[in-house]
Amino acid sequence: MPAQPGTADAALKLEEFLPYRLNVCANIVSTALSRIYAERYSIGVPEWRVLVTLGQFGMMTAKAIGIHSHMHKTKVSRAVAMLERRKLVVRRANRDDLREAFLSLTPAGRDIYSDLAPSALEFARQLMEIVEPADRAALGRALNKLIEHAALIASDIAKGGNPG
Amino acid sequence: MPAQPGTADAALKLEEFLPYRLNVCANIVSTALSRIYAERYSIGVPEWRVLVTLGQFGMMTAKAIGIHSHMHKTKVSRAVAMLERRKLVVRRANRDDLREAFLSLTPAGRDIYSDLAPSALEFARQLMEIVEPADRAALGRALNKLIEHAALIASDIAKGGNPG
DNA sequence: ACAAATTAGTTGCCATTGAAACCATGGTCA
DNA sequence: TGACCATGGTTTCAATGGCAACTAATTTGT
Repeated sequence: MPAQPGTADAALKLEEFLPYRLNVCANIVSTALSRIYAERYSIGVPEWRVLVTLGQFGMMTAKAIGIHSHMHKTKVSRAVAMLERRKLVVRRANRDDLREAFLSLTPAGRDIYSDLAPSALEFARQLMEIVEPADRAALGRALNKLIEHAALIASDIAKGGNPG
Repeated sequence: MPAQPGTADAALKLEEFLPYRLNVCANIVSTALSRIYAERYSIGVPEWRVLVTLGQFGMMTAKAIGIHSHMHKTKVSRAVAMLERRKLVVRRANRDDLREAFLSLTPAGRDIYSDLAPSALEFARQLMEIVEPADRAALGRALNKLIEHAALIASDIAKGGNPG
């Protein structure tokens, strides 16, 4: 009966579907956060992540930044290039391996960082206040687990499973 | 002391920063899910959402799909266009308002939907199993709250707050 | 010591996407 | 009725982002 929607199975409802809700949530939050820095410093998410990562660790390679911030190397490369043009980041050669270079914030970059970090923390604080106090720790644990294990979910599902 | 990273404030750590973790989590989950349908049907996320939405409601306008699935109208337009080319969706004129049109799945579209929906539900089930049973309800509540209220977080933060 | 494989990072290319302009229709108000 | 505004949807344009190819430097294996 193709005319009767949602009868096929245990009813797939988009608005209750976890992957979808995670996406929507992440987008809304990300958009709200970016309002804090986007126009103010004319940077986007990748640049913000590079700034924060360098602010946190002081000096590291592009590769390390990419790993720490879950960004593709081309994204890191371009973000760093733009921060370098703006004199917010400097590149220092590594004499022991000339393929890579050590990146760090300039004083100007650090100024922006110390202006931006408190705002970000304040944003995160207000964000957490939205969640019921009793649910906060659970949210953190759930995200940890999902980040760690979601990639491993059997793609066997694809192969036309559930015959029963 | 600009040489000492992470001293500025209560230490902003990217890997603990909620907006960042939501993004990472959503991406990982989304990528894993798309492995189930991407190559199999040669569709992307927007097309998947349109299919699922039409499967759920049977018949609706592009605008309604956009609202229900949190998608920009251009995204919906293009996704529908491609599903139409593939004869998975049909467009029927609304005689009472020729600006809009009613969209619904063709039999072929419904075939794909009834193949795809159980896989999606199974995926969501396995995903939830990753989360500790005691944390599952909390995760759901937290996402609801965040989706509903995160957009409203004061952008006053941007205006150079915390002077103290 | 040298060829082959590996790695850090950049660049060219193409697909995706959102904003803004646009088109066609419908509603409003005089 | 006709001028204006609003709305559903498509298209154009510019920005973004990922893949693959590339360069330069390092490591490995013989």
